[in-house]
Amino acid sequence: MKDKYNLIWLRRDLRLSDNAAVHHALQSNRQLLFYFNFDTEILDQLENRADARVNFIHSELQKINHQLGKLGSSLVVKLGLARECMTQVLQEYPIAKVYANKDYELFAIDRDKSIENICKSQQVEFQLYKDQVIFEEQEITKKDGKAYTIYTPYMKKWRSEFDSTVHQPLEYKLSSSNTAQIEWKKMPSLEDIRFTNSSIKIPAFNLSSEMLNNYEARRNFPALKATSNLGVHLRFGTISIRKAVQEALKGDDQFLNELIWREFFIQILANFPKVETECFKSAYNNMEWINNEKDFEKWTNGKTGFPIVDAGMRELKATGNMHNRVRMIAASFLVKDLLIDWRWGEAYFANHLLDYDLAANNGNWQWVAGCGCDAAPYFRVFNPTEQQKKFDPDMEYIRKWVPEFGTEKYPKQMIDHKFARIRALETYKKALQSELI
DNA sequence: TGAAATGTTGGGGCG
DNA sequence: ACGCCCCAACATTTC
Repeated sequence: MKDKYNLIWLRRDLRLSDNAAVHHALQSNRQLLFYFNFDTEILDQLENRADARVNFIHSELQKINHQLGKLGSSLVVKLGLARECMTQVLQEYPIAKVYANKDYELFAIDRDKSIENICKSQQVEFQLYKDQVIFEEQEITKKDGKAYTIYTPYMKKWRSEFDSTVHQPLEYKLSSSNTAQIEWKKMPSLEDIRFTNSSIKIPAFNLSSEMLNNYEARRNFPALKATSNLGVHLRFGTISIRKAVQEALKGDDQFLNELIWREFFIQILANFPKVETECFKSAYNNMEWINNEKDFEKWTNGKTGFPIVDAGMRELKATGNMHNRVRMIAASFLVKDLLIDWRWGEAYFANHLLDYDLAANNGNWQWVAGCGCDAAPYFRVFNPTEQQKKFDPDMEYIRKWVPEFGTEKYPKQMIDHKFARIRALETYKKALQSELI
């Protein structure tokens, strides 16, 4: 059926090169038609109409559309529910098979199942491919076939299974002969999809040898520009994981470890989907959180009186990013000092982080709260003052985001850390004991 | 990818 | 010279 197209449904893999779905679709002799759905089921949940992530998706798609235009093709874009949009596309174009890259979130798995059913009902094939990870949730397991729930043995197995000759970037060439030759259409504007311009721009990633070779030594100091900004690009697929790992292998071990942490949490979410709403360790579901809304507001606004926490929260609001060391400190403060449910913090980060990814965000919040797999033990409480002394000794980061620190305008500490620490230990102990009864 | 509490050691001041 | 105390510095245990 040479007159039909292979449909490439782009989702969080916003690139034409080194894309598994494209690679597989090119194995047949059909031409490729590229499609993106602005899914209103997802977009309607976003609180901010000027969401920088939507801006980023939109501008990356525009780039893709122009690349396709040069090949005599065009990107097909639909706004609406995934099922309805796919139904329209199948009516408007002759499609033999839909190719997409697998997404491991429960929402996406359900969506993809229903789309598969729509396709099958119209005699259109539908297939998902591994693209987002080096190893999927069933590929790195213990000897008994069960999922790892501890990072270090998972990491060792991952490294022993990894083969740099196998897991290379995918090479192929798109041309006017293997892409659908259709009239080029301009993308709908941001306003067309009911969003507006954001002042926040997504920073480019940095995988320079300078960053990679000094990663372990410098990564914990928020005042240094020593991190990669890779997260957001992996989130939206503007770089492939294969390429990222290839580059990471040129640096110190720690940087690759971070990419392995990412896959660790992706496989945890895939193998234990309940973690999306519940504690991995069920004993912690008995925690008696205080959940004071005024306290939560002080935290989100960066007015806790603890400068390292406030700097991080203000950085997040202003840039959509927060240094990872500071994420841990701010998260620990919310959960342990204020005794606010980790899900509140998780949801807030989900709304504001450009690099928000369900698996990583959930995994790391549960790690800080002590309720996750291989988590920090509950009695490990960060002292925001000690952390500041260690990781921002010259207060360079703090002065940048909390310029009024040291003046009378800066709020007093909202809680006594020593008191809060003891209260947290008691509350956690109580939750863990109630499980035993 | 903690920090506080507690224990141990050893140097120096002092009677 | 000696014992005693203090306490900083470091080590270990505990949460």
